[in-house]
Amino acid sequence: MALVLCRQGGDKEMAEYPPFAVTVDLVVLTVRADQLCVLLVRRGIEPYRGAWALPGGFVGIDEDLPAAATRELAEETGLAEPAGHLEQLGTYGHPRRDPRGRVVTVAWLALLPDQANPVAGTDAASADWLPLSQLSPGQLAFDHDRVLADGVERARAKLEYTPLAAAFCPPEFTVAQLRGVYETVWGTRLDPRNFHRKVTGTPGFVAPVGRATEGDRGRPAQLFRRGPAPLLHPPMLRPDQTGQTGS
Amino acid sequence: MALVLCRQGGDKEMAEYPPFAVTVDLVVLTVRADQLCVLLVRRGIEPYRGAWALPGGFVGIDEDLPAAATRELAEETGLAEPAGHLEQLGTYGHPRRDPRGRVVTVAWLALLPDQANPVAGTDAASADWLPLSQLSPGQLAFDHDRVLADGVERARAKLEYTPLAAAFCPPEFTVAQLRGVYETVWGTRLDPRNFHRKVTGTPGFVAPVGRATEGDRGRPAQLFRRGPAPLLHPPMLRPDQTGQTGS
DNA sequence: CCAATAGTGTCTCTTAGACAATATTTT
DNA sequence: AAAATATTGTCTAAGAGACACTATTGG
Repeated sequence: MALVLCRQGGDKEMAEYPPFAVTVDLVVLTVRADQLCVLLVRRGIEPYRGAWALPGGFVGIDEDLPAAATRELAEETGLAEPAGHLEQLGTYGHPRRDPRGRVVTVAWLALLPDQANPVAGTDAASADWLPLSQLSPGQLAFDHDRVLADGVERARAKLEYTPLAAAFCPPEFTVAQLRGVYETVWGTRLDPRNFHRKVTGTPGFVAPVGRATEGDRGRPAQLFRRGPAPLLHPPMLRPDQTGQTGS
Repeated sequence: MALVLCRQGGDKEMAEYPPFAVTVDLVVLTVRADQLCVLLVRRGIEPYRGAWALPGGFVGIDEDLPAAATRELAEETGLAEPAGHLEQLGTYGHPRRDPRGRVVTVAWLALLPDQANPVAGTDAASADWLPLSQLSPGQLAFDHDRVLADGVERARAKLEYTPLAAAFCPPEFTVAQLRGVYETVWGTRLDPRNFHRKVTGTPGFVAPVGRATEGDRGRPAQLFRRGPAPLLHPPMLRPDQTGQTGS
């Protein structure tokens, strides 16, 4: 496939375009055992041999970006996206982010329910869910510390103004489970009573299934599915957020 | 520069990586004459010869992504970023988005004050500010319609929860100017009294300069600079947003 | 004085947050 | 009944929106 000579206006760019490698990397988050966890793989080759890294791989020359992300997600977790949520996070392309050459990576953020499928990848490298609390800066390969931090921050922010917390839950869930997601991801406590009112009172946040749980302690809880609203109005407020509340 | 053979775990990727071209494209927005305008260049070559396109160009093989975006912005507008705001918007890489080959573009969103510098680029192609209201879908080259739409939506959303509207204003501005930005970008009317109270009452949104305008009609207005807050708490609310307000 | 714009005060309504009270289950 | 969890109700305070009113300029 012959490629590009000149793109935009002038002729400065008549020379052949510089060749890049393009990869996708995934920040796959889940909530298990009251911990926010990320899916990491242990690298089997240099560079960063033996270090943890985000799962990812090359984009095929005829492959769309979302398709590459979905494929990698399926390869690493054994499941297709539909259960959770997948969105583009950002692109990282520092000239020396990969010592082997010029690699630009498009990072994606995936939020998944804890489906007990820790690994199942086709890749030889071992993979596992790591609690974020156990990771220290500088521990990940390449610039993956930064990518992960950006992904976590994005996830935290999105819980505020989207119904995406439900992406961490199974298809049917209780208000308490949803609250647990918020509490874990935000690292805060939320009042169960006010949370319940807020969730059930925000149009399109959740939709009642009509059934209830059974066999737990206490009164059975109603089951809900994710609602149709793409955005929450008004948003869920993170306690204490940036502090200021107006003078 | 020899490049990558195998990246992550397996050996499926031992073959040489697929070669991509990487570009940056810019969605440069400004507010002039009560219109939200975007900087576009007219293409002088095929494909899409004669069509409007977002300014952009190739990333140098040793060039960082933000540096490439900043460079293109300077080339197209003749000014460095400091005045306004520049952030990564997203990456677009459909295999056939460019008929000449596999080109992945990292799009950036720039918000600039109306600095009367319509063009000044070194490129031969003509460039100009086009009001968004004059653009119809399908009018831009490549997938730039989509990129532009994403950029505009991002800008609209960011005015809600960041002090970024000030990026559209000169270094010192009045509350009325800031309100005009909101009204233009959102296409709504805002109550001047409540807006004033909201802006001056939100910590870190704007910082008073201490001087006032002179020589206009009516009472002189206090001048402000952009405040230090990265986020607005509470956010500016867009009237009528998604409709729902809670039952 | 009038027109015009800037800025403040007041009132009402909605919503967040604290927390009492009630409902429904298991043990 | 006691413990545990779910769900509803009540109260208070902060903020949004409507809008009267005051302040400061140019004609």
